[in-house]
Amino acid sequence: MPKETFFRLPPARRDRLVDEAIVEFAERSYVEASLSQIAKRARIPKGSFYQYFEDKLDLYRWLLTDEVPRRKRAFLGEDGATGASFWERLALHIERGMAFLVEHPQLARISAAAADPTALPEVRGLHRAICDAGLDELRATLEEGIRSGALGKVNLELATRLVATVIGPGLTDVVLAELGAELHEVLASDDLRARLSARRRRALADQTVAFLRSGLGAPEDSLATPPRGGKARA
Amino acid sequence: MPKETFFRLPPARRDRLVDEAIVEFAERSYVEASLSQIAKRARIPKGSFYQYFEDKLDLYRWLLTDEVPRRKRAFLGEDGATGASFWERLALHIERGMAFLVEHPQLARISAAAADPTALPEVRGLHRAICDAGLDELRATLEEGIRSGALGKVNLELATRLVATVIGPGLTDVVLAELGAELHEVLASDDLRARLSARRRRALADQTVAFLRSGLGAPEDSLATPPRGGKARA
Amino acid sequence: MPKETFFRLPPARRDRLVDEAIVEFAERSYVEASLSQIAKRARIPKGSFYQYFEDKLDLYRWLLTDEVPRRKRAFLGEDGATGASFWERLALHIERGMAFLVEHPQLARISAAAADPTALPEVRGLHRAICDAGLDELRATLEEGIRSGALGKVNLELATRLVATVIGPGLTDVVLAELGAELHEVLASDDLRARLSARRRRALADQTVAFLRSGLGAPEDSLATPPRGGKARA
Amino acid sequence: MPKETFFRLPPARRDRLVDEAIVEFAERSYVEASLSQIAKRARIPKGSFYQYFEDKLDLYRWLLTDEVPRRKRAFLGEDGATGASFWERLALHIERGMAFLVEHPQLARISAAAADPTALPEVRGLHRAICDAGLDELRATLEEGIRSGALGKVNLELATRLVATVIGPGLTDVVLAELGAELHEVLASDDLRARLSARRRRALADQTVAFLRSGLGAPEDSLATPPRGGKARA
DNA sequence: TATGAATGAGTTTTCATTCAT
DNA sequence: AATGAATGAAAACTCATTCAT
Repeated sequence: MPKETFFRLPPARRDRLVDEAIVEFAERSYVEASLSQIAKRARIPKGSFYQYFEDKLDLYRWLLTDEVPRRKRAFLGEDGATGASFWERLALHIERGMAFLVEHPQLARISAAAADPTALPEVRGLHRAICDAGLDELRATLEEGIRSGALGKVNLELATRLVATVIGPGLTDVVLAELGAELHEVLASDDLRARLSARRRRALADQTVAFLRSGLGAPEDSLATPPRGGKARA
Repeated sequence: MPKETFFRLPPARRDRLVDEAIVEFAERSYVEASLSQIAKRARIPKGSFYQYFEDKLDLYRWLLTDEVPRRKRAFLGEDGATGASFWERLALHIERGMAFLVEHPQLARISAAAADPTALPEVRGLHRAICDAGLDELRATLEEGIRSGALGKVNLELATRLVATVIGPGLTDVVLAELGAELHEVLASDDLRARLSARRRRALADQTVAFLRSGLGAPEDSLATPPRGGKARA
Repeated sequence: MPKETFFRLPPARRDRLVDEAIVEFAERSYVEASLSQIAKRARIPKGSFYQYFEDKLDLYRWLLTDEVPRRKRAFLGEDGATGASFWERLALHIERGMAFLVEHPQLARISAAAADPTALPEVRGLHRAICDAGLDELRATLEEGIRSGALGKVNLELATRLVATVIGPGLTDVVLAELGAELHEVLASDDLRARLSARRRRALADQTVAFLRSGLGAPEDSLATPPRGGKARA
Repeated sequence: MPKETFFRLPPARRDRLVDEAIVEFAERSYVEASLSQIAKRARIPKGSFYQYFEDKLDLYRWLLTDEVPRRKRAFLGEDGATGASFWERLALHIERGMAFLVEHPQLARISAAAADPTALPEVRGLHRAICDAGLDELRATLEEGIRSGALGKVNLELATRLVATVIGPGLTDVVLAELGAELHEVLASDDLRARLSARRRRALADQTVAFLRSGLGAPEDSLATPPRGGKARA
């Protein structure tokens, strides 16, 4: 956690530091990110940095577990989906995720980085915790879906992880493909957001939910025959 | 591409170099990986390395585009799925992917690294090419599925990317969860492979295919009501 | 240009660095000169060097375009030749150049290095600029000599370049011959300066000016016959 | 000196080696020149090189003291100036030097490099010997000029060195200025030679000789008043 | 004799962190 | 508390020369 001094910083100075840190960690992995760069671009002396944070990891940890989630919550606001069905709520969740990605690609990228492997044990611990929290939340959601009867009979663990991947990196890929851009272009430019209209986002969310709900199989065969017959196998 | 010299190397020496390179690039990103480390662990002088490869990128490129795919093909052997249905072939593909991951986690990790973002343009180009090739192949497969009637009406681009994520990082996560291990433990240890039996792999593959085919929705509602009605929305 | 840090350095430390850099660049070409050597001999860590200069070229550029000229000006002081004739001023200029060479051979050598060819484009640009500036100044001087009637009818470009060579590398050779030493001995030792008395310097300067003014031809034929007659040629 | 094996080499192979060595040493100083580059471009194994020459210095020495002078003599052929006056012979010498420079800039550059300072004692010895030989020759020529009455009363040592600089680096500068090119462009391209016509070369040679013979002073004052009067000084 | 390969000392440069003021 | 500077370990890469076949 940042030191006391960090929170007593003049907001302008603090914001510069945080903003530049976000830029750096969005573009580079923890190891590759350079404190020197962050300090230089934020125009704060490198020495001062160590008054605010213990070290590079301290900054990264705080960004990953506090600041980025806070900004994400601030952007997303209230869920506003009370009363909706399970699938509707899922669609809304996806849509909001896409909006966040398009409007705040750097924050989204830092969040997503938790899924990247890294050789540093400390960072791995961090990433693990974040991923686990996300999975826990999604698992709870799916459990609720099961209770509500929206979901069929599923292997909960498998479903949790597959759905997490679909609405995580999967949708990021889809959005990038829609934008016709690579991640690094999106991180660098500010005006790509307009390229994905709210209408289009809704359509993509609906199609994704349809995929999660009913899969890709043709309707007639969808549940008629078991995927691979036990007898045929035996 | 490696220089001629490399291919004329005594096999023991060459293998040491390649093996250590694989270890290093499996654990670290391109930028983080250290030639010095590779050379030291392979017990070849740093100067000698440059007899074999142009530079660090040359080694990485060769691993990524030649050696790792070659080893993967060697491991997977023939497809052996001729005559099977689309879904059966998909299940087989998934199963084989899981086997490769468990038996050769380092190779699998290097392959998968192509999906990780990186700030270096040259490396990005490499990764991009690999990802595109994978997507092209999968897209063709899905198109065939459509022709064969196995797949319903789908947005091909969306489906391609979502399926790719499911059978790529999605299944990796699932397997790691099954092993109760993190990627780095798997990369480091040789005997985790037994923890995921062929039977269990088959079961996971079947369930994954079921997910891709029919989704997670309860049978009765599966295709009865449209995911989200246009009217309900308007 | 050096960074701010450099100018705030404790003088002893800064001087050590500059002095060793001058020694190194006086003895070796830009490419051959070694930052490691400079740092080692100045007893500053290599890492510290980069607090003071952007890189090797930054140091060299500053030496060549700022520090060496500054020291040269400091040594030469005021011209003090106002009112003198063109040829007298030229003699004074030459004399002062010889004094500088003898008293500060390293600075003189670094200046002169601008005339050496080099394969590095950036360094070539630097050298070119310095040579051009020197030629411009000399050309202006000669133009004034023409206006004052001291100079006869000359090809200005040719004259500028020939005179530049005479009073540049030419005089350096002459002085070294007088000292009975090679450049590197002069660069290495501090007490050769006394070997060339002011009286001798004045004599050499006078003779050089006589050469520039009247050439080497015997008086009687000096301008009587054209250098090579058109007819004689045809 | 090269080893026996070198002279027994198939001419094509030997020529490739020599030609590439000339290219390399023309562009770079002894230290900067790279044997690896020479060997690679000449397509001879680096190991073989050491069958032909003791080391880098051996090659350089042979080029500088044997091969380049031999090629220079071959280009210049017979002097053909018997019977001409001292000044005519000098003009011819200069003209031939310019022709050599324009037609064989690489050979000329290697010759001229002997005047460049270097930190390596062995190379310094080489350069010194070459320069001294050139000066000896020129001194003898001037002595003959004195005997023939063409030259006035001169300080022989001073005159030798000043004339050497004028017709050496001085004329090179002049020619480069005429070509509107830098040395490195001339070294790299083959067709700049046409830019300096024989007629223009002759004119430059004549003007240079006029400079050496009569200096730059205006005719009326040229020898009337001593360069700087003893009285004026006192 | 030919030669491909091996090698270690060398190069410039970056970086996170500590220290002194 | 602020901060400018110091620093050493690390990085990728090049080179002339030697060695073994």
